Amino acid sequence: MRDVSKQPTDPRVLRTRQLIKDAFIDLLQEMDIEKMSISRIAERATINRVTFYLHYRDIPDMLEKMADDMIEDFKQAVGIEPEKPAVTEEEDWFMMLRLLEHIAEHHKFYKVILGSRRAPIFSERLLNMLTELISARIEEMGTESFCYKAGIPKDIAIWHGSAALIGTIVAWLRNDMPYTPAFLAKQFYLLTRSRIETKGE
Amino acid sequence: MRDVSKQPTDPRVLRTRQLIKDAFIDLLQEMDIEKMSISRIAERATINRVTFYLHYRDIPDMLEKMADDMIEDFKQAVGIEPEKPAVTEEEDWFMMLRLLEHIAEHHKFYKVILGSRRAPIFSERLLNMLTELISARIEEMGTESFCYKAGIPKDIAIWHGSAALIGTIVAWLRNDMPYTPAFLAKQFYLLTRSRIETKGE
DNA sequence: AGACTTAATTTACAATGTGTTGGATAATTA
DNA sequence: TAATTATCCAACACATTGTAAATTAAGTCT
Repeated sequence: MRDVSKQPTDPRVLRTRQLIKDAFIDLLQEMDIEKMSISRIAERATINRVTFYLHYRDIPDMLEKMADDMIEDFKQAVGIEPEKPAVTEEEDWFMMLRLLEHIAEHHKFYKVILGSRRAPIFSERLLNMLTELISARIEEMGTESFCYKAGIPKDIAIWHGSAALIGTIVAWLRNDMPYTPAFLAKQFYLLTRSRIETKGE
Repeated sequence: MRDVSKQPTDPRVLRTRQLIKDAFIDLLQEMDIEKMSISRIAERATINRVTFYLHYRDIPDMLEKMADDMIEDFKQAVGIEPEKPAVTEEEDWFMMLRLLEHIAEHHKFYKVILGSRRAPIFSERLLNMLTELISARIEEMGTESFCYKAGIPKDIAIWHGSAALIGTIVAWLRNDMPYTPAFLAKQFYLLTRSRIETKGE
Protein backbone atom coordinates (compact mmCIF):
# COMPACT_ATOMS: atom_id res chain seq x y z
CA MET A 1 0.00 0.00 0.00
CA ARG A 2 1.14 3.45 -0.89
CA ASP A 3 2.16 5.96 1.77
CA VAL A 4 -0.74 8.21 2.65
CA SER A 5 0.85 10.23 5.45
CA LYS A 6 1.76 13.18 3.29
CA GLN A 7 -0.56 14.66 0.71
CA PRO A 8 0.08 13.32 -2.79
CA THR A 9 0.60 15.72 -5.68
CA ASP A 10 0.64 13.26 -8.56
CA PRO A 11 -2.55 13.93 -10.51
CA ARG A 12 -2.97 10.22 -11.16
CA VAL A 13 -3.19 9.54 -7.43
CA LEU A 14 -5.58 12.41 -6.83
CA ARG A 15 -7.75 11.26 -9.70
CA THR A 16 -7.87 7.66 -8.51
CA ARG A 17 -8.74 8.61 -4.93
CA GLN A 18 -11.45 10.97 -6.10
CA LEU A 19 -12.87 8.25 -8.33
CA ILE A 20 -12.91 5.83 -5.41
CA LYS A 21 -14.54 8.36 -3.11
CA ASP A 22 -17.20 9.29 -5.67
CA ALA A 23 -17.91 5.64 -6.41
CA PHE A 24 -18.25 4.91 -2.71
CA ILE A 25 -20.66 7.79 -2.11
CA ASP A 26 -22.52 6.78 -5.23
CA LEU A 27 -22.90 3.17 -4.15
CA LEU A 28 -23.83 4.13 -0.61
CA GLN A 29 -26.97 5.80 -1.91
CA GLU A 30 -28.32 2.83 -3.81
CA MET A 31 -26.83 -0.17 -2.05
CA ASP A 32 -28.96 -2.45 0.06
CA ILE A 33 -26.37 -1.88 2.76
CA GLU A 34 -23.67 -4.39 3.61
CA LYS A 35 -23.41 -5.30 -0.07
CA MET A 36 -20.55 -2.92 -0.57
CA SER A 37 -17.40 -4.63 -1.76
CA ILE A 38 -14.02 -3.64 -3.12
CA SER A 39 -14.95 -5.26 -6.41
CA ARG A 40 -18.06 -3.12 -6.77
CA ILE A 41 -16.29 0.07 -5.77
CA ALA A 42 -13.50 -0.57 -8.26
CA GLU A 43 -15.99 -1.38 -10.97
CA ARG A 44 -18.04 1.74 -10.32
CA ALA A 45 -14.92 3.87 -10.08
CA THR A 46 -13.75 2.49 -13.43
CA ILE A 47 -10.42 1.50 -11.97
CA ASN A 48 -8.78 -1.87 -11.67
CA ARG A 49 -9.47 -3.70 -8.44
CA VAL A 50 -5.77 -4.12 -7.76
CA THR A 51 -5.35 -0.36 -7.86
CA PHE A 52 -7.60 -0.07 -4.82
CA TYR A 53 -5.03 -1.97 -2.78
CA LEU A 54 -2.37 0.54 -3.81
CA HIS A 55 -4.27 3.14 -1.78
CA TYR A 56 -6.16 1.35 0.98
CA ARG A 57 -5.67 -1.90 2.86
CA ASP A 58 -9.39 -2.70 2.91
CA ILE A 59 -12.74 -0.97 3.21
CA PRO A 60 -12.49 -0.08 6.92
CA ASP A 61 -9.08 1.44 6.21
CA MET A 62 -10.59 3.45 3.38
CA LEU A 63 -13.37 4.72 5.64
CA GLU A 64 -10.79 5.68 8.26
CA LYS A 65 -8.79 7.73 5.79
CA MET A 66 -11.88 9.35 4.34
CA ALA A 67 -13.06 10.25 7.82
CA ASP A 68 -9.68 11.85 8.50
CA ASP A 69 -10.11 13.96 5.39
CA MET A 70 -13.63 14.91 6.40
CA ILE A 71 -12.55 16.12 9.83
CA GLU A 72 -9.72 18.05 8.24
CA ASP A 73 -12.03 19.75 5.76
CA PHE A 74 -14.44 20.41 8.56
CA LYS A 75 -11.99 22.16 10.82
CA GLN A 76 -10.72 24.09 7.84
CA ALA A 77 -14.18 25.23 6.78
CA VAL A 78 -15.50 26.04 10.23
CA GLY A 79 -12.28 27.65 11.35
CA ILE A 80 -11.75 25.66 14.51
CA GLU A 81 -8.53 26.53 16.25
CA PRO A 82 -7.83 24.50 19.38
CA GLU A 83 -5.55 27.18 20.79
CA LYS A 84 -8.02 29.99 20.65
CA PRO A 85 -11.42 28.71 21.77
CA ALA A 86 -14.50 30.86 21.42
CA VAL A 87 -15.10 33.00 24.44
CA THR A 88 -18.18 35.02 23.81
CA GLU A 89 -21.59 33.63 22.98
CA GLU A 90 -21.55 35.47 19.69
CA GLU A 91 -18.44 33.58 18.62
CA ASP A 92 -20.07 30.36 19.73
CA TRP A 93 -23.09 31.14 17.65
CA PHE A 94 -21.05 32.07 14.61
CA MET A 95 -19.07 28.89 14.82
CA MET A 96 -22.24 26.84 14.96
CA LEU A 97 -23.60 28.81 12.02
CA ARG A 98 -20.47 28.20 9.94
CA LEU A 99 -20.61 24.55 10.88
CA LEU A 100 -24.21 24.16 9.75
CA GLU A 101 -23.64 26.19 6.62
CA HIS A 102 -20.69 24.03 5.70
CA ILE A 103 -22.81 20.92 6.12
CA ALA A 104 -25.65 22.49 4.15
CA GLU A 105 -23.26 23.37 1.36
CA HIS A 106 -22.11 19.76 1.10
CA HIS A 107 -25.36 18.24 2.25
CA LYS A 108 -25.37 15.63 -0.51
CA PHE A 109 -22.13 14.23 0.88
CA TYR A 110 -23.00 14.55 4.55
CA LYS A 111 -26.48 13.16 4.23
CA VAL A 112 -25.17 9.95 2.70
CA ILE A 113 -22.10 9.68 4.85
CA LEU A 114 -23.72 10.49 8.21
CA GLY A 115 -27.05 8.86 7.55
CA SER A 116 -25.84 5.51 6.32
CA ARG A 117 -25.59 2.56 8.62
CA ARG A 118 -22.54 1.27 6.85
CA ALA A 119 -20.28 4.09 7.95
CA PRO A 120 -20.80 4.93 11.63
CA ILE A 121 -17.15 5.97 11.71
CA PHE A 122 -18.01 9.34 10.25
CA SER A 123 -20.67 10.11 12.84
CA GLU A 124 -18.33 8.89 15.51
CA ARG A 125 -15.51 11.14 14.40
CA LEU A 126 -17.80 14.12 14.26
CA LEU A 127 -19.12 13.25 17.69
CA ASN A 128 -15.58 13.18 19.05
CA MET A 129 -14.84 16.55 17.50
CA LEU A 130 -17.97 18.12 18.98
CA THR A 131 -17.20 16.50 22.31
CA GLU A 132 -13.80 18.18 22.37
CA LEU A 133 -15.35 21.48 21.43
CA ILE A 134 -18.09 21.38 24.02
CA SER A 135 -15.69 20.02 26.59
CA ALA A 136 -13.34 22.96 26.11
CA ARG A 137 -16.27 25.36 26.19
CA ILE A 138 -17.63 24.08 29.49
CA GLU A 139 -14.18 23.84 31.01
CA GLU A 140 -13.48 27.41 30.13
CA MET A 141 -16.76 28.70 31.55
CA GLY A 142 -15.87 27.31 34.95
CA THR A 143 -18.32 28.30 37.66
CA GLU A 144 -20.29 30.24 35.08
CA SER A 145 -21.53 27.12 33.35
CA PHE A 146 -25.10 26.04 33.94
CA CYS A 147 -24.09 22.51 34.84
CA TYR A 148 -21.94 23.80 37.64
CA LYS A 149 -24.87 25.78 38.97
CA ALA A 150 -27.28 22.89 38.62
CA GLY A 151 -24.80 20.42 40.09
CA ILE A 152 -24.65 18.32 36.95
CA PRO A 153 -21.37 16.43 36.43
CA LYS A 154 -19.45 17.91 33.55
CA ASP A 155 -19.00 14.65 31.67
CA ILE A 156 -22.73 14.01 31.65
CA ALA A 157 -23.37 17.49 30.30
CA ILE A 158 -20.76 16.89 27.61
CA TRP A 159 -22.19 13.51 26.60
CA HIS A 160 -25.64 15.01 26.52
CA GLY A 161 -24.71 18.11 24.57
CA SER A 162 -22.56 16.53 21.91
CA ALA A 163 -24.92 13.64 21.26
CA ALA A 164 -27.82 16.06 20.98
CA LEU A 165 -25.91 18.15 18.45
CA ILE A 166 -24.81 15.35 16.17
CA GLY A 167 -28.18 13.62 16.44
CA THR A 168 -30.11 16.75 15.58
CA ILE A 169 -27.86 17.47 12.63
CA VAL A 170 -28.29 13.95 11.28
CA ALA A 171 -32.06 14.15 11.68
CA TRP A 172 -32.00 17.57 10.01
CA LEU A 173 -30.13 16.07 7.04
CA ARG A 174 -32.39 13.02 6.89
CA ASN A 175 -35.40 15.31 6.64
CA ASP A 176 -33.75 17.29 3.85
CA MET A 177 -32.95 20.35 5.93
CA PRO A 178 -36.41 21.85 6.54
CA TYR A 179 -34.79 24.74 8.43
CA THR A 180 -32.07 27.19 7.48
CA PRO A 181 -28.68 26.88 9.18
CA ALA A 182 -29.24 30.20 10.92
CA PHE A 183 -32.61 29.13 12.29
CA LEU A 184 -31.27 25.79 13.51
CA ALA A 185 -28.29 27.47 15.13
CA LYS A 186 -30.71 29.74 16.94
CA GLN A 187 -32.65 26.73 18.22
CA PHE A 188 -29.45 25.18 19.55
CA TYR A 189 -28.85 28.42 21.36
CA LEU A 190 -32.35 28.35 22.84
CA LEU A 191 -32.09 24.68 23.81
CA THR A 192 -28.80 25.05 25.64
CA ARG A 193 -28.84 28.58 26.94
CA SER A 194 -32.48 28.90 27.90
CA ARG A 195 -31.69 27.27 31.20
CA ILE A 196 -29.93 30.40 32.33
CA GLU A 197 -31.55 33.04 30.18
CA THR A 198 -35.17 32.31 31.04
CA LYS A 199 -34.64 33.02 34.69
CA GLY A 200 -36.20 36.44 34.60
CA GLU A 201 -39.05 35.76 32.19
CA MET B 1 -35.50 -20.26 6.09
CA ARG B 2 -37.73 -21.20 8.95
CA ASP B 3 -40.74 -19.11 9.89
CA VAL B 4 -39.85 -16.70 12.66
CA SER B 5 -43.14 -14.82 12.93
CA LYS B 6 -44.48 -16.86 15.82
CA GLN B 7 -42.40 -17.80 18.82
CA PRO B 8 -40.92 -21.31 18.54
CA THR B 9 -41.39 -23.81 21.34
CA ASP B 10 -39.10 -26.59 20.15
CA PRO B 11 -36.19 -26.62 22.61
CA ARG B 12 -33.78 -27.36 19.76
CA VAL B 13 -34.73 -24.13 18.03
CA LEU B 14 -34.49 -22.10 21.22
CA ARG B 15 -31.12 -23.64 21.97
CA THR B 16 -29.73 -22.95 18.51
CA ARG B 17 -30.87 -19.33 18.49
CA GLN B 18 -29.43 -18.74 21.93
CA LEU B 19 -26.14 -20.28 20.83
CA ILE B 20 -26.06 -18.00 17.79
CA LYS B 21 -26.86 -14.92 19.85
CA ASP B 22 -24.24 -15.75 22.49
CA ALA B 23 -21.64 -16.46 19.84
CA PHE B 24 -22.42 -13.19 18.12
CA ILE B 25 -22.12 -11.14 21.32
CA ASP B 26 -19.00 -13.07 22.16
CA LEU B 27 -17.35 -12.37 18.82
CA LEU B 28 -18.43 -8.73 18.84
CA GLN B 29 -16.26 -8.14 21.90
CA GLU B 30 -13.04 -9.46 20.44
CA MET B 31 -13.46 -9.02 16.70
CA ASP B 32 -11.50 -6.42 14.83
CA ILE B 33 -14.87 -5.35 13.50
CA GLU B 34 -16.04 -6.15 10.01
CA LYS B 35 -14.42 -9.56 10.33
CA MET B 36 -17.64 -11.12 11.47
CA SER B 37 -18.86 -13.89 9.20
CA ILE B 38 -21.48 -16.58 9.24
CA SER B 39 -18.72 -19.17 9.26
CA ARG B 40 -17.16 -17.73 12.40
CA ILE B 41 -20.48 -17.34 14.17
CA ALA B 42 -21.43 -20.93 13.39
CA GLU B 43 -18.04 -22.19 14.49
CA ARG B 44 -18.18 -20.26 17.77
CA ALA B 45 -21.77 -21.33 18.35
CA THR B 46 -20.76 -24.96 17.80
CA ILE B 47 -23.46 -25.40 15.22
CA ASN B 48 -23.25 -26.32 11.57
CA ARG B 49 -23.04 -23.40 9.20
CA VAL B 50 -26.02 -24.66 7.24
CA THR B 51 -28.12 -24.51 10.40
CA PHE B 52 -27.62 -20.76 10.50
CA TYR B 53 -29.50 -20.45 7.21
CA LEU B 54 -32.42 -22.34 8.72
CA HIS B 55 -32.94 -19.37 11.03
CA TYR B 56 -31.62 -16.27 9.28
CA ARG B 57 -31.14 -15.25 5.66
CA ASP B 58 -27.85 -13.49 6.34
CA ILE B 59 -26.15 -11.39 9.01
CA PRO B 60 -28.18 -8.21 8.47
CA ASP B 61 -31.33 -10.29 8.75
CA MET B 62 -30.05 -11.78 11.98
CA LEU B 63 -29.33 -8.31 13.39
CA GLU B 64 -32.81 -7.20 12.39
CA LYS B 65 -34.46 -10.09 14.22
CA MET B 66 -32.24 -9.65 17.26
CA ALA B 67 -33.08 -5.95 17.35
CA ASP B 68 -36.77 -6.82 17.25
CA ASP B 69 -36.28 -9.06 20.25
CA MET B 70 -34.33 -6.36 22.06
CA ILE B 71 -37.07 -3.78 21.60
CA GLU B 72 -39.64 -6.33 22.72
CA ASP B 73 -37.72 -7.15 25.88
CA PHE B 74 -37.19 -3.47 26.44
CA LYS B 75 -40.84 -2.51 26.30
CA GLN B 76 -41.64 -5.50 28.45
CA ALA B 77 -39.07 -4.61 31.11
CA VAL B 78 -39.72 -0.88 31.19
CA GLY B 79 -43.46 -1.28 31.02
CA ILE B 80 -44.11 0.98 28.08
CA GLU B 81 -47.74 1.03 27.03
CA PRO B 82 -48.46 3.17 24.00
CA GLU B 83 -52.11 3.58 24.97
CA LYS B 84 -51.49 5.01 28.40
CA PRO B 85 -48.60 7.45 28.22
CA ALA B 86 -47.09 8.88 31.37
CA VAL B 87 -48.80 12.04 32.49
CA THR B 88 -47.10 13.22 35.63
CA GLU B 89 -43.44 13.99 35.96
CA GLU B 90 -43.10 11.31 38.61
CA GLU B 91 -44.24 8.67 36.12
CA ASP B 92 -41.79 10.06 33.58
CA TRP B 93 -39.01 9.81 36.08
CA PHE B 94 -39.93 6.29 37.12
CA MET B 95 -40.02 5.15 33.54
CA MET B 96 -36.57 6.58 32.90
CA LEU B 97 -35.35 4.90 36.08
CA ARG B 98 -36.75 1.53 35.05
CA LEU B 99 -35.21 2.00 31.61
CA LEU B 100 -31.75 2.71 33.00
CA GLU B 101 -32.02 -0.06 35.56
CA HIS B 102 -32.96 -2.53 32.87
CA ILE B 103 -29.93 -1.49 30.84
CA ALA B 104 -27.69 -1.65 33.89
CA GLU B 105 -28.97 -5.12 34.65
CA HIS B 106 -28.02 -6.32 31.17
CA HIS B 107 -25.13 -3.91 30.72
CA LYS B 108 -22.83 -6.58 29.34
CA PHE B 109 -25.23 -7.11 26.46
CA TYR B 110 -26.10 -3.47 25.88
CA LYS B 111 -22.54 -2.21 26.08
CA VAL B 112 -21.45 -4.54 23.32
CA ILE B 113 -24.56 -4.18 21.22
CA LEU B 114 -24.94 -0.41 21.45
CA GLY B 115 -21.27 0.47 21.50
CA SER B 116 -20.14 -1.59 18.52
CA ARG B 117 -19.76 -0.02 15.13
CA ARG B 118 -20.89 -3.18 13.44
CA ALA B 119 -24.43 -3.01 14.67
CA PRO B 120 -25.84 0.53 14.42
CA ILE B 121 -29.24 -1.08 13.92
CA PHE B 122 -29.65 -1.53 17.64
CA SER B 123 -28.90 2.09 18.47
CA GLU B 124 -31.18 3.13 15.66
CA ARG B 125 -34.06 1.05 16.92
CA LEU B 126 -33.64 2.38 20.42
CA LEU B 127 -33.47 5.91 19.05
CA ASN B 128 -36.74 5.34 17.22
CA MET B 129 -38.37 4.03 20.36
CA LEU B 130 -37.23 7.01 22.42
CA THR B 131 -38.31 9.35 19.64
CA GLU B 132 -41.82 7.93 19.79
CA LEU B 133 -41.84 8.22 23.55
CA ILE B 134 -40.62 11.80 23.67
CA SER B 135 -42.83 12.71 20.76
CA ALA B 136 -45.92 11.48 22.56
CA ARG B 137 -44.81 13.23 25.73
CA ILE B 138 -44.36 16.62 24.07
CA GLU B 139 -47.55 16.23 22.07
CA GLU B 140 -49.48 15.54 25.19
CA MET B 141 -48.08 18.49 27.10
CA GLY B 142 -49.40 20.86 24.47
CA THR B 143 -48.96 24.51 25.38
CA GLU B 144 -47.36 23.46 28.65
CA SER B 145 -44.20 22.20 26.94
CA PHE B 146 -41.10 24.31 27.16
CA CYS B 147 -40.52 24.21 23.43
CA TYR B 148 -43.90 25.75 22.83
CA LYS B 149 -43.05 28.55 25.25
CA ALA B 150 -39.62 29.08 23.76
CA GLY B 151 -40.94 28.91 20.22
CA ILE B 152 -38.86 25.86 19.36
CA PRO B 153 -40.34 23.62 16.63
CA LYS B 154 -41.49 20.36 18.11
CA ASP B 155 -39.54 18.15 15.72
CA ILE B 156 -36.28 19.86 16.59
CA ALA B 157 -36.95 19.38 20.29
CA ILE B 158 -37.71 15.72 19.64
CA TRP B 159 -34.55 15.17 17.57
CA HIS B 160 -32.53 16.94 20.21
CA GLY B 161 -34.03 15.15 23.17
CA SER B 162 -33.96 11.61 21.84
CA ALA B 163 -30.44 11.88 20.42
CA ALA B 164 -29.23 13.30 23.73
CA LEU B 165 -30.80 10.41 25.63
CA ILE B 166 -29.44 7.59 23.50
CA GLY B 167 -26.04 9.27 23.22
CA THR B 168 -25.71 9.80 26.94
CA ILE B 169 -26.73 6.23 27.65
CA VAL B 170 -24.16 4.87 25.19
CA ALA B 171 -21.43 7.07 26.68
CA TRP B 172 -22.52 5.97 30.15
CA LEU B 173 -22.14 2.33 29.10
CA ARG B 174 -18.82 2.94 27.36
CA ASN B 175 -17.46 4.44 30.56
CA ASP B 176 -18.67 1.43 32.57
CA MET B 177 -21.56 3.19 34.23
CA PRO B 178 -19.80 5.57 36.65
CA TYR B 179 -23.19 6.74 37.96
CA THR B 180 -26.17 4.87 39.36
CA PRO B 181 -29.32 4.67 37.23
CA ALA B 182 -31.15 6.83 39.77
CA PHE B 183 -28.49 9.53 39.68
CA LEU B 184 -28.37 9.57 35.88
CA ALA B 185 -32.16 9.71 35.68
CA LYS B 186 -32.03 12.71 38.01
CA GLN B 187 -29.53 14.43 35.70
CA PHE B 188 -31.81 13.86 32.73
CA TYR B 189 -34.55 15.49 34.72
CA LEU B 190 -32.30 18.46 35.52
CA LEU B 191 -31.08 18.78 31.94
CA THR B 192 -34.56 18.83 30.42
CA ARG B 193 -36.70 20.41 33.09
CA SER B 194 -34.28 23.01 34.40
CA ARG B 195 -35.35 25.33 31.61
CA ILE B 196 -38.66 25.89 33.33
CA GLU B 197 -37.85 25.11 36.92
CA THR B 198 -34.90 27.44 37.36
CA LYS B 199 -36.97 30.48 36.58
CA GLY B 200 -37.31 31.64 40.14
CA GLU B 201 -33.90 30.65 41.44
C1' DA C 1 12.73 16.02 -26.10
C1' DG C 2 14.38 12.09 -23.98
C1' DA C 3 15.39 9.50 -19.69
C1' DC C 4 13.80 8.37 -15.33
C1' DT C 5 10.28 7.37 -12.01
C1' DT C 6 6.07 6.04 -10.40
C1' DA C 7 1.06 4.81 -11.04
C1' DA C 8 -2.14 1.89 -13.06
C1' DT C 9 -3.28 -2.26 -15.65
C1' DT C 10 -3.39 -7.05 -16.82
C1' DT C 11 -3.39 -11.78 -15.77
C1' DA C 12 -3.06 -15.24 -12.61
C1' DC C 13 -3.42 -17.76 -8.26
C1' DA C 14 -4.67 -19.62 -3.58
C1' DA C 15 -7.67 -18.90 0.18
C1' DT C 16 -11.91 -17.88 2.29
C1' DG C 17 -16.83 -17.07 2.56
C1' DT C 18 -21.58 -17.57 0.52
C1' DG C 19 -25.80 -19.74 -0.52
C1' DT C 20 -27.92 -23.95 -1.87
C1' DT C 21 -28.53 -28.87 -2.57
C1' DG C 22 -29.91 -34.00 -1.10
C1' DG C 23 -29.63 -37.36 2.12
C1' DA C 24 -28.42 -39.14 6.88
C1' DT C 25 -28.99 -38.66 11.87
C1' DA C 26 -30.87 -37.15 16.10
C1' DA C 27 -34.30 -35.02 18.97
C1' DT C 28 -39.15 -33.83 19.85
C1' DT C 29 -43.91 -34.69 19.83
C1' DA C 30 -48.32 -37.16 19.20
C1' DT D 1 -43.92 -46.62 18.79
C1' DA D 2 -44.44 -43.81 14.72
C1' DA D 3 -44.37 -39.42 12.58
C1' DT D 4 -42.41 -35.09 12.40
C1' DT D 5 -38.96 -31.84 12.39
C1' DA D 6 -34.36 -29.83 13.57
C1' DT D 7 -29.74 -30.50 12.88
C1' DC D 8 -25.77 -32.39 10.71
C1' DC D 9 -22.83 -33.73 6.84
C1' DA D 10 -20.63 -33.66 2.29
C1' DA D 11 -20.55 -31.41 -1.77
C1' DC D 12 -21.27 -27.94 -5.18
C1' DA D 13 -20.91 -23.48 -8.05
C1' DC D 14 -19.96 -18.94 -7.29
C1' DA D 15 -18.09 -14.46 -5.59
C1' DT D 16 -14.72 -11.81 -3.02
C1' DT D 17 -10.30 -11.24 -1.13
C1' DG D 18 -5.45 -10.43 -0.97
C1' DT D 19 -1.17 -11.02 -3.28
C1' DA D 20 2.35 -11.59 -7.08
C1' DA D 21 4.63 -10.79 -11.51
C1' DA D 22 5.25 -8.56 -15.67
C1' DT D 23 3.50 -4.85 -18.76
C1' DT D 24 1.73 -0.43 -20.15
C1' DA D 25 0.75 4.37 -19.37
C1' DA D 26 1.36 8.76 -17.28
C1' DG D 27 3.96 12.20 -14.86
C1' DT D 28 8.48 14.36 -13.58
C1' DC D 29 12.99 16.11 -14.19
C1' DT D 30 17.19 17.68 -16.51
